[in-house]
Amino acid sequence: MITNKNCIIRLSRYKNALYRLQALGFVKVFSDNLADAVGVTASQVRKDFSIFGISGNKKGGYQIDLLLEKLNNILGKDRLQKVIVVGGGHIGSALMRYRGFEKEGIKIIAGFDIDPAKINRSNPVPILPLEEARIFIKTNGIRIAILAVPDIAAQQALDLICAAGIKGVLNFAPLRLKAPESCIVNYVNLEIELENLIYFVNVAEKTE
Amino acid sequence: MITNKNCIIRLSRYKNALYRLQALGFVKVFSDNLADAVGVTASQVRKDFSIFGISGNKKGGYQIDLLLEKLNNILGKDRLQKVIVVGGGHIGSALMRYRGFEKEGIKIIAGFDIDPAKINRSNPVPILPLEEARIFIKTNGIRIAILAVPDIAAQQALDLICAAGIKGVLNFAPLRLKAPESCIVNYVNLEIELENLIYFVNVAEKTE
DNA sequence: TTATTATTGTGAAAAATGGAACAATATGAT
DNA sequence: ATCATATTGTTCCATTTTTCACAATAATAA
Repeated sequence: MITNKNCIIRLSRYKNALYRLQALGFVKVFSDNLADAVGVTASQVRKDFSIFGISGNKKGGYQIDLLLEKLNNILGKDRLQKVIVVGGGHIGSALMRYRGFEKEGIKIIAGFDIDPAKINRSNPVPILPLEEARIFIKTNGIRIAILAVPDIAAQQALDLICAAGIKGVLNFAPLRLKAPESCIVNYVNLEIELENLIYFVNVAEKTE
Repeated sequence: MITNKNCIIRLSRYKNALYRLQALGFVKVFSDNLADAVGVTASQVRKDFSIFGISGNKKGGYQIDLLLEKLNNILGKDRLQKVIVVGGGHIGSALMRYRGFEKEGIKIIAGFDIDPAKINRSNPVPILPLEEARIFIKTNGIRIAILAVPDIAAQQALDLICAAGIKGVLNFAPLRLKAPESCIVNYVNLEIELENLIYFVNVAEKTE
């Protein structure tokens, strides 16, 4: 069983690079082409594939369409993923407007907020009262949620959606949340990403 | 010299957790408190500190204010970081409106776009023509940029800002870019984050 | 003062990750 | 048909990262 998050991220990147190659008219690809496109070594590419039993042809490389099929299957992209957003603030509403997910087979089907002023049932992505989240999650069988509420509200909101059946959360609140075993929480934090970048830029500046 | 990105990310998280503890009135903290708050082991906390020569008191833990001072120093948070955003689309403009960076000492001071319709010099964060980026970066000594332009334009935009003196880029375009030695590029990709989450949720579902 | 206890700091062990190297082999050339 | 070549798949090795374990020691209690 694969627990290496980086490995799965690389699979996503291979997939994205393959679509670009395919759009350029390529039909097959070698491990070192993919390695270049994604910024890893060719060994790494082949090993990643080998872990998932993906094989190519000696001297012939990999056929892009078959490879994409396998990667999409591994990444669960063979069916539409319905996602909800909890929190209708800056980040939440930007995510609801963002069209980039759709081409990846990820569809945000509703947003939720406690503030009655934010409710809007006629939006392309309707924004509903948080009280309705539980029943919405259950009736629509939603497994994935994006959590974009203020720090102070994050734990409570998480408890609510986990209890309703959410299995995975992408959390934008900048603190660690306690989730039940049944629910995986991943963290996105742009401030930390920037801090990280600033640190390495500073280090590079000092050592040059 | 520290090259471990995860380690630096943990420092940011320790810092954030320490501010919360401080706000609750705590004055000192033990490695296992921090470990709980951040979701790592106590050994890890102490080892991270040890790497940077941060020391506490046997049986007394760490004094929060001193610890914060050291972490902030390491993370370059002792001075305001001025950042520009390249690209005035959905993501770019959401970032320019986002107020969360300011409390972290990160200030977005301008945006840039090629589309004349997006130019707006009287905005709180002015949006300027991309042609002006070069001179703006040089005259203001900007080192950090956020790149939020369409895939197709990303490499060219990166070349431009690197030539103007940018040393670090947080790139939202979902492809690997070629940057000169002098410039570090980090990647943010929400589609990949969601794919990753979906993968692990699917795995958990299958193995339960 | 001495003993006890809690906590740090770190060296050594273990685990995870990534990379190099090369045997196996399919393809194409002669 | 045979040889040369290019590329995969995998094993083994190196490096990085994390965890364990415990000596050192400061604070507190007796």
